[in-house]
Amino acid sequence: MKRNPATLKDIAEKLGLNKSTVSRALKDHPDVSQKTRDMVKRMAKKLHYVPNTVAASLRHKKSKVIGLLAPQISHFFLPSVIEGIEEVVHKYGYNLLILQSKESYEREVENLDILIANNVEGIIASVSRTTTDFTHFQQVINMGLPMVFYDRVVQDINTDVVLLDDTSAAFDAVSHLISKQRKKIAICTGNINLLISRNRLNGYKSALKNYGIEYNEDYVISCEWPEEAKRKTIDLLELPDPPDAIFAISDLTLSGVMQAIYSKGLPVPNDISVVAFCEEPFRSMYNPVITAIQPKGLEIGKTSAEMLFQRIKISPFADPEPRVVYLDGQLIVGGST
Amino acid sequence: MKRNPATLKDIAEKLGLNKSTVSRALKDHPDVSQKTRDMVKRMAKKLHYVPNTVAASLRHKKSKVIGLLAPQISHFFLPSVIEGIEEVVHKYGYNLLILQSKESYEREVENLDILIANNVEGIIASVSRTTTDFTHFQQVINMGLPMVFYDRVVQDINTDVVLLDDTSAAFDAVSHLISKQRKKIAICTGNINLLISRNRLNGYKSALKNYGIEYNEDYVISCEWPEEAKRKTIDLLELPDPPDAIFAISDLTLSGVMQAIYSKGLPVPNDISVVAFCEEPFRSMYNPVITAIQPKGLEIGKTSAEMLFQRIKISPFADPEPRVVYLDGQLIVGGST
DNA sequence: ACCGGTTGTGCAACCGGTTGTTGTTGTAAG
DNA sequence: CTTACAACAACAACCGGTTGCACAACCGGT
Repeated sequence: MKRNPATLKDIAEKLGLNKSTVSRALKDHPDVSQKTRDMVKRMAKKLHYVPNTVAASLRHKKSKVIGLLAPQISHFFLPSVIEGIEEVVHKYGYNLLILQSKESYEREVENLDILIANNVEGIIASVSRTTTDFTHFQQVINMGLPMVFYDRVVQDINTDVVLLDDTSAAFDAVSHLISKQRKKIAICTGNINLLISRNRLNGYKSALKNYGIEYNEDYVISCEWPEEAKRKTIDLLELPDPPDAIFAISDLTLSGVMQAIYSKGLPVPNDISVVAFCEEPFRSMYNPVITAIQPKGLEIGKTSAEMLFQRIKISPFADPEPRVVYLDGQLIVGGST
Repeated sequence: MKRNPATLKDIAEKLGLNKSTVSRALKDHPDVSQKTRDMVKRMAKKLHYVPNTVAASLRHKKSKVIGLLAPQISHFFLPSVIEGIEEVVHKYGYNLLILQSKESYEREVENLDILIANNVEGIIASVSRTTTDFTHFQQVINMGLPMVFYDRVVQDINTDVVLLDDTSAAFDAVSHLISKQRKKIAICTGNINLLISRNRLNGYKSALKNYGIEYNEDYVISCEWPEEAKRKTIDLLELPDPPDAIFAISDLTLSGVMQAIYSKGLPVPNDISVVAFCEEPFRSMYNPVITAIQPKGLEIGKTSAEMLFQRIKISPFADPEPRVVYLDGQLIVGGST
């Protein structure tokens, strides 16, 4: 019972018209008489005509598709970002093609080609953890394809970028701990290749410096996964002079840190305080609720998409100045400090 | 500096060949001599040729794209499903176009047309909460487009379906509580319009019955959001004869339940035990780690995709028997029981 | 009857890759 | 020295919608 969807030609033949007339009629082109338009539209509805965007896309090279290149659809951050992007993309009548690089440089390169091959009109990207060479991105930009980076960005690249102001958010988080009389503050950071990790670490350092607390390398651990964070946090807590506060720079590391604290049975925040970067629904799953910086995934998604559409809508000849947008990550105080 | 990507014609002209020859050379068609193939491939690499899948798609009506129609990209369940689907889709060399219906019937219908317009080769769908008329799905199936439903399924429709065996998983969860000497077991269920909620409630009831425990309506609350769950759970805990165990049927309700328990300061599992349907990374964010049924989002995603590809790969004339696959939601014991 | 201008529609090329068919070589068999 | 048939490459149509241009029909004005 395979039945192909109706095409312009089908409508044209039924009505004894040419497909070009049908095409124009359906988009209310003024060249076509009102009578013909009505006739065509009625027939189109009757045949349940769905215009083939693939064909249209081939012709005018506009696919109405935006590509999203993400490292991983993890549970914590990306869903918020996608939600934000999707909202804007839908508003503009576009669709979203999502590809994961799975933190692999090769897949990232491959995925960029896939997006190009699919005639996407713009790309929103976050860089894989293992990527150190960024020429593939630069090539795409040189092709004139609008591109916006979020979260994990490429330095010295000639396009828009949306970020959390990580350094100052981290500064605020650590300052908050200090205001609660904490002096022995540990940080659980991520893969130090990532700008995010470095920036958050820098915010941590400058907060310490600002309040005259000495930076202690023993209090710095770097972890990519909860298990690693748990293990290394336990090591921290077993130091002769253990920290009295921990700053976890992501939801994933936070999970490990809290498991470690739970396992040692330490009361929070009495024996140890905790702050983290953590999305809203997750803060309150811990006991006590975590004092956290909002990573603002939703806003990052929305902003990236809006900036991308600004680039798409303007003439391809105009090459707007690359913009860097910093969003403020607000600190929300919970019971953990 | 707008530069369009190289096409077959570009390569052909540079080499004094015809584009058809170039096309065949690139796919190692035996009609083309080895020498020509090498020459073409070298030139293709040099020009960074990326085949335009849109054009190919138009020709042979294979877009290498699968459509995913989901109600909402929430944090808890869908990311796992997407991850699973993506893995399989990538394995087959396909891509994923994701659309959200946002629980709206109109958007669901619209999204189906978008998927068709994009020549998707198959659709994986979960039905919106507000959809009561399913003819749009049936139309798509009649067009011969392979389709698989997961999680929220359409009854009496002529295609494959992937589900968790909710009833028996809920039965197991409650039986586990009973085996831990719990007799006053409350349930925090979801929107009772959803089959899922009803099935999990039924599993709960039959477990009680099976062990001769009387069903008590005071112990049944129905909640859609964490706040609601928290409020109603507090009411439960303040009953003259409060429950000694709670069964939360989703991550969202679990979050509210735990907040309530935390706020009352009740020791878990001593005063109150907790089981829930909860994805892996979230169980261990609670203290103690929650005993939970795995909703198996990843497996549901993988299975749906695999079943879809089975339908895609077989001849379109063969119309395989619709299959219903139930996945077992395994109970993983944590410290909460 | 003749002209300039509008209106509505048809024709054909095009986007870029695919594919059935045809055409041109070269080589070996008869 | 034909004839036969590979082997290889060119040609052209096609997918379905879009779009510049041609063209026919019709209008009122001279």
